[in-house]
Amino acid sequence: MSAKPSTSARRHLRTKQAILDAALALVIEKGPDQFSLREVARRVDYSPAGLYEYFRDKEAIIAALCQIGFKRLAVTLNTVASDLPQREYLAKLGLAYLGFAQKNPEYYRLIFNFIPSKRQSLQEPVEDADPYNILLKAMAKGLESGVIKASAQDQAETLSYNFWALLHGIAMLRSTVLKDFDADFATADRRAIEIFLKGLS
Amino acid sequence: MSAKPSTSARRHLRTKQAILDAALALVIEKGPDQFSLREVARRVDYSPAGLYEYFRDKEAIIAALCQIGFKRLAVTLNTVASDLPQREYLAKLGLAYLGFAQKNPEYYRLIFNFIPSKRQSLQEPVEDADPYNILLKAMAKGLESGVIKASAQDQAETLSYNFWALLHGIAMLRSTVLKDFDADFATADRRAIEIFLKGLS
DNA sequence: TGTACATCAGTGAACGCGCGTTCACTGATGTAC
DNA sequence: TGTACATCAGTGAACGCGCGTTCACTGATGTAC
Repeated sequence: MSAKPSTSARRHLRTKQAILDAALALVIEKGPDQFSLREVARRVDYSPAGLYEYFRDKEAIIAALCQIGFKRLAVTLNTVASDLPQREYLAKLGLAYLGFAQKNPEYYRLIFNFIPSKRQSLQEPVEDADPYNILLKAMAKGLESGVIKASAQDQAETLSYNFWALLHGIAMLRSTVLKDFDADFATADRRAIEIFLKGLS
Repeated sequence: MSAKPSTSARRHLRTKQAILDAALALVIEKGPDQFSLREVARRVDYSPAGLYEYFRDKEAIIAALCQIGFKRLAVTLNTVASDLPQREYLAKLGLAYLGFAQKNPEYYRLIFNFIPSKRQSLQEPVEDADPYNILLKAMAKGLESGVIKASAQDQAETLSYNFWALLHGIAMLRSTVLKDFDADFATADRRAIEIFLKGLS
């Protein structure tokens, strides 16, 4: 019974979490388009109006989910040991990225298919928590150390953007066009990363 | 005044086209999610019920648009001279693909973001008209002739799937996450293709 | 050329639906003495 | 411990909205004689 979080505050938090859980499940099921506040309410056995105790509006729920997804992806990428040989590190980052996208396809789509980047140009700094930043730093380190050999005017941004595009393309194809396609994607994906990194040396 | 298409048949066709035009404009404006039959009707100055003379239902309009988009992309890719040196041909195919996606972003999303592939496994044949087939054939030719050098067990499918993923990733990033991002994408895209093809030799 | 009739493009009103949000409320929980 | 009161989580009903689709209809166009 330590005083800090009052029982009511804990209850509040727990309910909020339940709403988020249900919302996530709904997003996973129906996709973010068909997401409906009323359906979330139904699933947590609240009246639709009840949710307004916890979120300002429908948008706020979506935004909260996005934030969580972003964070989870960042955690996933940070799990990869960054002291590996740099090419291997990049390769593992790529695989970890794809693994996340595959395990959380609708999370992935939520994050990247509906929310435009806050950053609007190369001049603006990358947010620290942005998963892209992890790719970027890895690529920059590779470039500096010469492990990644590229043409003179290449910048880390160009290369990591391209790498990201490759990963994003794979992830999106898998979760949309090729959703029900049956093939050995794991092998193909490894090969894609391999090819790309080979092109960089 | 040749007899074949009666005036009424021509009228019918023209109206149908007007509906498709309006529908396309609407898709481009609002995205396929917010697409509404009633709004299309408003734009062609028909009552909502009127459209049912031309399309069975809302889905049929979307389907027609998809078909057109597919065809247009195929035409774009077929415009690339296929008798170029094979690596250059692949590179130009890639650029043409990206050009299409950039000029028709919502068309592109309509085609690839909402419609799962009919093909469900590698065993099933690729449809002839499928744009992917153009990539696949180009890649297969490159492999056969040895211009594309790959590891022993590589198949044309794996490689063209990977190439497609790269292109798709670029196209999607540009039309969603990086929609308002300001940078020299043309250069970066060329570089991406270059890197990938270099990784294949 | 004129008339009677059939065809058919297009309409207006209505259907039932699910949605996001507001608002006055209630009943339970927590607080003060 | 009991009582009076304030706070606050949660409700039910209602709002107005736009949607896809149906259906009986009308008025114009085309056809037959």
